[in-house]
Amino acid sequence: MSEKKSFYITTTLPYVNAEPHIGFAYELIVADVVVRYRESLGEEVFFNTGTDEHGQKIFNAAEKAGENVESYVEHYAQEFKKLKELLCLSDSLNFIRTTDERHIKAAQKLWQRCKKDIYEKEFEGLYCVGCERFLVQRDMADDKCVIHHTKPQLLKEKNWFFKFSKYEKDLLKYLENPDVITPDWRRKEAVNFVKEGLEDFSISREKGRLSWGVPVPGDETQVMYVWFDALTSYISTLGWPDNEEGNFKKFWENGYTLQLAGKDQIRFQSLMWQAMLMSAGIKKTDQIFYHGFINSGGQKMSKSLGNVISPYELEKKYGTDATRYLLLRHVHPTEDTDVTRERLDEWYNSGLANGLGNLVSRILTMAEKYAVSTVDTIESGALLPKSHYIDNFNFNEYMEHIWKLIQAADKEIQEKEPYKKYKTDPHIATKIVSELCTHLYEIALWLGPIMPDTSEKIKNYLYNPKKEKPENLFPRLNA
RNA sequence: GCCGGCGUAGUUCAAUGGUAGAACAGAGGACUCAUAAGCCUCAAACAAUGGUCCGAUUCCAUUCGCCGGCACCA
Repeated sequence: MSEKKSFYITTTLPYVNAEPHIGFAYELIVADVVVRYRESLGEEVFFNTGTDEHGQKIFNAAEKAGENVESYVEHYAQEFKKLKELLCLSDSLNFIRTTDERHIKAAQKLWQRCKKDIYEKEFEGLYCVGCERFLVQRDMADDKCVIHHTKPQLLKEKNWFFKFSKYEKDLLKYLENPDVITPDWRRKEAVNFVKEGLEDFSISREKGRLSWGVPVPGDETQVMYVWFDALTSYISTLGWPDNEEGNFKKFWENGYTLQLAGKDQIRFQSLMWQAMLMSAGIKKTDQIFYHGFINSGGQKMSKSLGNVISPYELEKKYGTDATRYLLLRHVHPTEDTDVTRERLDEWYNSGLANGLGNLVSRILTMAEKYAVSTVDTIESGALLPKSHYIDNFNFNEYMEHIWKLIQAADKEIQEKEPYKKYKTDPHIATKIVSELCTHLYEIALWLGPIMPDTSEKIKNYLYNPKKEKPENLFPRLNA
């Protein structure tokens, strides 16, 4: 009995208080490449993303927008769902919202499963009346709220706390396995966090102060703090706990689980979430990959600086596959990368217009003119892509490999000169172009996970018996 | 302050204890199937100092410079 390997992958769930960020688009694209690659190897894949919709910030953002919170989060959830089309994500994508009924039930169930590690304690914090919330250090300057310039008051309230400190040893043990965090130096960072000591953290808020959250089971006065709620989504999307025998068992317990997250997420994903899983007696995550950030002009993207580059803008200017190309080829998987519009244009022209697009154009033009029959030669010659690059998140190198194939094909045309030979010996010219078509097919196969649409287009052209020359795949941008 | 990372051609990155690779940008050349694209050639770099070593860009130390994280921030 041969059973398919099952593979689970999830992004983090973005908070819906702003438009989708290019960094999140990158995370989705990375996930999608892994998904398409794994599927091409015949594995069964569960691909998850979603939206995190509870919490004070969202409640405030809705108020500010003059909307009720339900319709506000609904609007944003749809915005994020649109990314699927925008970025050409695999059809198999699952989408979980933390306001989904099944998720709310799961969060409450997980709470109960962790009950032995949850206790009541006085929470003391600096509360800003203007913000209607407790402030953290970064919200303050000179002991005053940075927004309202007023002194916050010291307030106490009863909260539920999670015994995070209890799991220091278990977490260190978990972190001994080099596979659990990629890249490895982030794992060392996580180990250091634990060694510095963990404090129990509050996992609930008083309802009177914040009502927009999942009710704490057995305590009418409290709602869950967003973290506890949101992290549960990674398993609620699998039908846990109602359907423990189904997808949860197949993908989480018996499959390989991979989470993707930004580099600022270590504490939450690799420590808090893992401690929660330990407490609940659920299998821990097999691997978490932390990517870097995308900056612009040497600085973080921010509206006030006016250097924000949005996924919408990229798609509109370059198209979906080109957007995927630009991010995967040029964004460093684990380090921060600086991106500017000028650089994007350069990358587009050199890689896609001059490189891939031009190659497709010149080969297919000859195939059309010389009436080359390609269909029969394609299958035999092309090699199926199998590469450790994607397993190791080395997308740049995977791309380098493809572009070397492109260059080799360009070189071959130059050296064998089929366009010249056609005038004297059409038979040989036809044979050369036929070989080139095979190379092109191979390139299309490699492009499959990266640029699915382009890959299909090229294959279709090659199979097109009429050999009609297609339109330019990537028209050159002129400055 | 603590922890971590980084400093390689104009730019973005790579590798390596023993001639430092590439891509983009730049200069020149021959061609024409192609999106004035492609091909060939050229020019261009190991932050500084000290140490270990037969030999260091690579290991160690120091200095200078840059960046990130340091918890309830999604």
